[in-house]
Amino acid sequence: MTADRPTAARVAAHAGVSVASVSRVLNGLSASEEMLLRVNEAVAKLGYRPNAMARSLKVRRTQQLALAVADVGNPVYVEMMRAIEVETKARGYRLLVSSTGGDLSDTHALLDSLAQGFADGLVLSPVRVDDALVDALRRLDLPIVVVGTVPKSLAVDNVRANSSGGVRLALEHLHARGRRRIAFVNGPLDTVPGSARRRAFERTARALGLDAEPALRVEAQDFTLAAGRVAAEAMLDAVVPDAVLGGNDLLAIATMQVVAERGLRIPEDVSVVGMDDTELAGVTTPGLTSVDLGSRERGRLAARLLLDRLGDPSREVQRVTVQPQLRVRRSSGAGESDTEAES
Amino acid sequence: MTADRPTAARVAAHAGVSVASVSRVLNGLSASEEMLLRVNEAVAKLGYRPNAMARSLKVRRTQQLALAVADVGNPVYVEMMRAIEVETKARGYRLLVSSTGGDLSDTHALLDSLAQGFADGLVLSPVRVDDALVDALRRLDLPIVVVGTVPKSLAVDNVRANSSGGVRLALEHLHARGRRRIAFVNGPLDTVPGSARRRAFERTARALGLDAEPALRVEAQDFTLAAGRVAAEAMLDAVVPDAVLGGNDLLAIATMQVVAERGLRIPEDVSVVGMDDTELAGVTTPGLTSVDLGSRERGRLAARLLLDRLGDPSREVQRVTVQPQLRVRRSSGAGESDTEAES
DNA sequence: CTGAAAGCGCTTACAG
DNA sequence: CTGAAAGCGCTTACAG
Repeated sequence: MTADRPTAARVAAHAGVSVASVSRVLNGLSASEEMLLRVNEAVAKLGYRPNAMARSLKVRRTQQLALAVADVGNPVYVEMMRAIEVETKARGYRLLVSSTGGDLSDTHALLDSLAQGFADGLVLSPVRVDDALVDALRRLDLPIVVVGTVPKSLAVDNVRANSSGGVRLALEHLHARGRRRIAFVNGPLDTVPGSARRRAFERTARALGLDAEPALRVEAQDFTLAAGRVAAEAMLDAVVPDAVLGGNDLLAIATMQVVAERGLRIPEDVSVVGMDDTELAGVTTPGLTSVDLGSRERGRLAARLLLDRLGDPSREVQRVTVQPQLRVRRSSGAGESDTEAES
Repeated sequence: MTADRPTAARVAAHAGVSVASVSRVLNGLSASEEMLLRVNEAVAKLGYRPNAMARSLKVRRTQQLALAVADVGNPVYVEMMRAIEVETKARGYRLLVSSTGGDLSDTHALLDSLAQGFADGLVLSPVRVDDALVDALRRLDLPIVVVGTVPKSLAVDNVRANSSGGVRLALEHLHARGRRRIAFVNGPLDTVPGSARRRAFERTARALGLDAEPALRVEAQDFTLAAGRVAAEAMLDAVVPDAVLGGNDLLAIATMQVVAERGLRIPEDVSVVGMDDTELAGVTTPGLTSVDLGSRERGRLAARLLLDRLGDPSREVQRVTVQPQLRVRRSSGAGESDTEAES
């Protein structure tokens, strides 16, 4: 914590060349054999590393990208993060991860500080979106990829899941197994996924002729295990369904717990299906049938879109949608094979 | 993605003052009412935000901290991350999160790039430590806090868990419930926690007179669910214990799964205890008894130590140890109350 | 209290 | 191929 770091000037002095030449060698520009040798030797001897801030100031690139997700504790975001990190690291970017807690003010604070220019781009996966956020995104003079749903009027690269299709896959699966009294433990309706999944649920339930009793639809305060428990308890106090769809895996897993505690068997008495197909779905007992909404693939695509735009800022805005896949496990009555894909 | 950002010079011109004054107002230094008004108005009108890189270059602080953990997918690190984020955000720092995958080369790459000065400090929680890493840490001219165990010779602030004590708590608990044939599904022995927990297990097992059959000790390839399954299968192919201690919660949960699949009852036939007391321990069926090694507390303390050192670089090196607590749940035969603390 | 000037550590036209 | 010089956008002594 003492010795000040060597600068390009010191390396230059040591090698008996100009700082310009030091910079050129380090950036792989043309230089004579002699120059290469002298600079590299001085660099090695002094343990020189170029100052990232000085470089950023000059070249107007930070080599940093920001990633903002609602909840770093949710495995679905962990999987997305990993996929993004793989892509961006391979291209030499560092990743700043923010957990915005599903709170709009956190997201605004992040966007506000992004305006200070410490990152070259942003991948944002917001669960709540309001006009102020859309405005702030529009004002932000930075390449952005939104993972999720945004108003058409906002021209940003966009990767989305097809959660309506996912809900449909889940309900058709349960319907095919004879379930008609299907509950929905959803997340908050004021979130983008919460409201989309709710609409899809109602539409599909009607089409399939499922039981429409209002008590079968509950809304957890959050897409978390703890909130799921509370919502599932309330629902089961009022009604006994023959199947439950969780708004995500965490809600489904919390529901499984409550169902089991009440002495109901899964899947015999109550089938349970989740959404996101996180790693957790494979380790519950019984294994949780879940709709894979392609979080890794969405992460990978989001990173690609961002990197592409960084390379070509004028490129046309792209929107891609990842299609869902149902992973059937024992919680909805899979047979021998522990996991099989339907889709 | 077009309009270039306003600079302090532009704000100064707009307000009819010097750039020095703009800087002073923005940094809250003394200024006349008149000056405050004019600058703030210009700032607001132009939507000016100071350039973070330029500021960093000048003041030699980046307002960024790096956090490197072995596996962002492990809830124990998520909890630690959250605790660290709370502390550091409150002090105006951004957090760069790296997942080093338990791989030494990733950690070295990170340290190498940290030498470029893009962060003011580092919290590192390595699962593997070798001489080269210790050397690299010594060379790195940056405040560092290590969460985990480091050689005494390395003078860095240090927060550690007492995992030996944790293993002892777990084994004494199982012993008190009459278990003698206790298996250990541990993580890799070439990791710091793996080897420490192994030693503690052997020592305590001997002291308590537990069954010493070698087949009861297995080593998973990694501290993950997937690796835990493989290790647990191998162990149960060879021997049937009356209890299992997992090297962490993920290994314990994977083991619970395999145990259940083989038709053994938990806790009647086999009690299971994990380590870390992650959120997952509360949502398995049955709930998993686990040793809380204080991950949130360790994160909080690590952040504090780092912030303190940032404030006073010459402060003496500190080492703190967080004590473990046993959380008893149904997997080891808790009664009515779903969770009770022993310690 | 305020401004002019130097300088943080780089990169990059511009000459030679 | 190489060097001298300008400049990225700030902050901070230094004068006044």
